[in-house]
Amino acid sequence: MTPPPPGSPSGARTGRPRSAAADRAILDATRAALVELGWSKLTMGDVAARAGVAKTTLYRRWAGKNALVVDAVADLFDEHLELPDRGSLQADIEGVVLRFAALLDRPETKTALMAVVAESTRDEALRERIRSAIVDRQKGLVLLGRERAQARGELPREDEPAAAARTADLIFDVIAGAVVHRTLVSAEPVDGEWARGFTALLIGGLAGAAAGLPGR
Amino acid sequence: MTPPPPGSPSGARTGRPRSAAADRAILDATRAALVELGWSKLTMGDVAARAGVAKTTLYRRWAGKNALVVDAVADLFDEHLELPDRGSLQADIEGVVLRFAALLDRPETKTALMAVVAESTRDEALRERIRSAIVDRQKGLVLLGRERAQARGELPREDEPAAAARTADLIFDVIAGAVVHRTLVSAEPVDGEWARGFTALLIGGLAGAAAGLPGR
DNA sequence: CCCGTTACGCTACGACCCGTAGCGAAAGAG
DNA sequence: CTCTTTCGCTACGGGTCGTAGCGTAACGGG
Repeated sequence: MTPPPPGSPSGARTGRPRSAAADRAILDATRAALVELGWSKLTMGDVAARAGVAKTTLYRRWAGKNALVVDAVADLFDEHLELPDRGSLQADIEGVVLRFAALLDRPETKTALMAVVAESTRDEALRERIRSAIVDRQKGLVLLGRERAQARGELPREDEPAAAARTADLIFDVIAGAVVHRTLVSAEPVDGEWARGFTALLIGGLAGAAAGLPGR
Repeated sequence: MTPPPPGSPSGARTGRPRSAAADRAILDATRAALVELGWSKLTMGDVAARAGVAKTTLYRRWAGKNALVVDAVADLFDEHLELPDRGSLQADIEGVVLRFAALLDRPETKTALMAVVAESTRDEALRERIRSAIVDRQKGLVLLGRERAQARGELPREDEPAAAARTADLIFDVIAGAVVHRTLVSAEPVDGEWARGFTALLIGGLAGAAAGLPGR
């Protein structure tokens, strides 16, 4: 009945702490189950059994399949999404395209990403979770790439922040959308050749928009 | 036991024919259920009840929820996906972007499209069904738009068919992917302003790729 | 060192959905 | 009229969901 004393940032300091090992085991088990069964046939009971954990433990930490899977694939994005500086805008874009494509090529992400996005159309909390755990991290790569390109002089510095933000959002939707669509809908591989062609198209568009008609 | 006489193109000519009215009622009920419940909470029993049809009738015609929903949303693509000639490549692209976006903005398609795509990563037959019922029709618009632009002289005629096909696939993935990502992942509206900005980027890229470096 | 608090594993449960089988009746084709 | 197929209905076993209840285990503070 005694809530944590005022001043403690997040509640519940007393009692048995949650097992961090269980967290890892559960997320690992979730990824393994995604690979073997796919999204639709993955069940909470099965994940619990794989993780060597009681089903109730799952529900104490995640609201359901959606939230659990989001966290499980978000881990992969943490590990595999970096952007080494390759020295040119062209090379940086190709790099991020290929990295994102490699991530999407994994069976776990392939089956899970679109499924949770589909669910998020009816679940505001889930959408926010996806945004903070996955989407924002990808978008950060776009912002970083632009920053580098501007430092190199490959892209002009936009002074109006609202327009700059709109442009960055546009670029992000184009890059991520094209890779996702190519991989999941067209079901064709994103290889070096495709990445070169796509990057050429995108850079040409950026150059044209910058040089050509600024406002309309 | 007597199969249809040889020469009849598709089997089963005798006996009580399937009710076309039931087909329409079922697909209508499926769309209504998608709007109200969303993909995950939609059940076959519920659809059957809404359509005034026995559950067994559903299973006689569709293998399951996936196939049923694909057909239900494919109808919408049939009705609402046309491409009037607006006189310029710019206007044609904006038109197809806005039409596709309007389709994606419907709650039925929003919740269903990504879900079936996610399922299709584990179901080859379903992927083929989506391709023929939805994707190929969209891709046709891209091919039509390019044809018109070439007739107007806005785009060069490519003589190597393989390269032309690759380019068309790339354009298609970029357009459809960007619109889907903007709508479903970023959850931001595709309005006239966004369509203009996106189209400017794409046309700039096409011009740059055509004028600038052809191979690499 | 014990005590309060919380997490954990286990079992059991009602509710729901799945996909199919079996039946008699209905509706066209020949 | 007869044959064939579809239809509506009922019923079923099998599976998943999400929760409740219990006794036990692990940690932090007094």
